[in-house]
Amino acid sequence: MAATTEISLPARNYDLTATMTSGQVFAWERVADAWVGVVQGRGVHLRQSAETIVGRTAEPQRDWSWLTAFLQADVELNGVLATFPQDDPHLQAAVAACRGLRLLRQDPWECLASFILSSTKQIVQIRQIVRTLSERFGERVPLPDGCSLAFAFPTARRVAALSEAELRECKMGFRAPYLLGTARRIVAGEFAPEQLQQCPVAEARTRLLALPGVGEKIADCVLLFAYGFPTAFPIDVWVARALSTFYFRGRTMPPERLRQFAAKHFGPNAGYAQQYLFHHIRTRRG
DNA sequence: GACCAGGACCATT
DNA sequence: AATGGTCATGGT
Repeated sequence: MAATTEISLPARNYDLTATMTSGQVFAWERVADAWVGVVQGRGVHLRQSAETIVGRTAEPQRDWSWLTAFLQADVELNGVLATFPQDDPHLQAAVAACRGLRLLRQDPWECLASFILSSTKQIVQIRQIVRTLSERFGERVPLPDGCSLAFAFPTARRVAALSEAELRECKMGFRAPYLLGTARRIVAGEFAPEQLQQCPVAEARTRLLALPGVGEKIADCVLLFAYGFPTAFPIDVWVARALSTFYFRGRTMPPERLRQFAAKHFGPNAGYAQQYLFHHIRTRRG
């Protein structure tokens, strides 16, 4: 197959905009009717038409499997939805409202770093921090014609070489020493992000929890969004409220209680269910 | 101007 | 084990 700068991926039952705005990625920008971002060092322009997503790059690509993997375009969504509890009206309402919402498969370091920066921040602010960090310390990446340059998320090595003050100037506040500490552990070889893919989910979780700035919520985000462990179920303030409201008559429950409930109730793709609930309660008006 | 945000961590009970 | 305070910063 010849190398090309454009590919059309089959994407039935796929809502790219919902996916990009559902709080799992923070570095993608809306440009006209498209989305622009960086995947494994390649600047990509994505535009959705009826049942395909058209990807364009600056450099010709012989192998586009990196984009298929990132978008999880070969996941048969109906198969995932079929594993949800069908007698749960709250979850089914979220699915109905967010048709085509997907989980992406992100780079582990970028995902880990982004969520270390996410604690008690609104999504718009997380996006701002990630953008500033990338513009100041990330590599410049070419985009296809008509688009300006993009910036990759800075590598762990680059971040590890910075000072806490330089990080704080990106407005990340008290999260700066957490990000710096995690980056330096990676560079020191004390934590290998690419190694967790082979671990059982419980062990991967334990290793993530040992990092500075990583608690249960952030660990679960990385397990789900970067490693694709389908039962990982991040519980933030929104999801905690939704679970308490929907399944505990509005009584606020301790996080561990909610974790147990989610593991039992939502099935083998609980992570997807979580993403539908999260996106639905955040986007419904009123 | 309060109140809150895809929390984690540490010191007290 | 379970609370409570603290940590920056900016949106609503």
